[in-house]
Amino acid sequence: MTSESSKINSAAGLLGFAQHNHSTCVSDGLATAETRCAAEGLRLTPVRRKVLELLLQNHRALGAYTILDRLREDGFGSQPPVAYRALDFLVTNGLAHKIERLNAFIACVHPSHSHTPAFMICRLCDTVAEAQSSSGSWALGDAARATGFRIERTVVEAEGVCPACVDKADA
Amino acid sequence: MTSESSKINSAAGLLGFAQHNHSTCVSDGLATAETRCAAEGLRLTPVRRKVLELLLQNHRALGAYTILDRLREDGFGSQPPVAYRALDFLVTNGLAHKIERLNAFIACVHPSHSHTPAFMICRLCDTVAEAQSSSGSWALGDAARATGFRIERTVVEAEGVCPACVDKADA
DNA sequence: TATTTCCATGTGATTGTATAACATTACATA
DNA sequence: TATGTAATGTTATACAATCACATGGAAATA
Repeated sequence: MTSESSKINSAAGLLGFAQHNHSTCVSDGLATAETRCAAEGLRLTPVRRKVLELLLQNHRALGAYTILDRLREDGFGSQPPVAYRALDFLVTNGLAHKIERLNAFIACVHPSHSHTPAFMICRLCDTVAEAQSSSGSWALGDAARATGFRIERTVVEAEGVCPACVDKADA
Repeated sequence: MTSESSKINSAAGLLGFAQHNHSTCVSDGLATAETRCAAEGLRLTPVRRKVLELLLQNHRALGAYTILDRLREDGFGSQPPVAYRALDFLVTNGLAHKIERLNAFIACVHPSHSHTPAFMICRLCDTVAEAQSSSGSWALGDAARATGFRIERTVVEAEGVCPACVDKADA
């Protein structure tokens, strides 16, 4: 757990199910967030920063109460609203996403540009990968246009088995 | 509320946001369910039938505890598992769907053939419309194929404003 | 500088959603 | 009748989310 190579996917998660040096995920993510918040006059306060850091440490979704436990360990407030308010800030400003299927949250992998996120959730290892999805490209867009429904937000989540787990799944 | 015409969308819901005679929704839905269950050897017991009936009465999603309240009024068991087990049966057998965004449930509008459902949720009137969606047609399918992710189930839900509510929304 | 204002944080309490664990009943059938 | 199985019922609890209200600090204004 201390070797240099262990940093490769040390979180046991695959970013988009692809190999990557996980050690840079947290630092890069925090740096990007700080830049963006500074540029847009948003306040990345200690709690908010800490929650984002927790999310960045995993490529899986964390429940609010898991986050709450970690906050308590670090001396932050430990009542539900503390976590939910920080999460709300992060989600509102595109730094994190909520995975509706899991009632849990995950850090955004490309917070720089606005996008309509889509996710793949492995039911075996709980890894969540965010896919770049051209918005309005799926069938719902057509149905919405046909009926006059005005889409404001979409939830697209696929549940299944990631490439690293297919062997387990077929066993 | 007693005139014949009131039966048109009397539930204040729009099926696919289109006018329809709502009075047949419940009876038709129950009849279809009974046929299917008989054909496939499934048991549409009183509780399950009652829950399906409750769902069919609205073109909106009902939370488990709303359902529980109605079950109590009708003399059924009123503890959470009673509702959750009935809902699980209906969802498993394609007679109902869970709307993840709302943590609530809705009757399926075409339970005859298996399908990958997609939904449009009006945030103003809470109506939920089920769209027929050709599975695998959206961008996630490509991403999944590219990475080797095996999709087993998908959640596609759009939140926005239905055609009947656009006036309210722009006010 | 003093003060006001706004926003963020903190806490306690409460509501809503979902499941675990276990006992009981209903029914088919051997 | 005995037995196996599916469904139902009950209690308790875990997990998710929000309400209401008090406190504190940073920025804006006087």
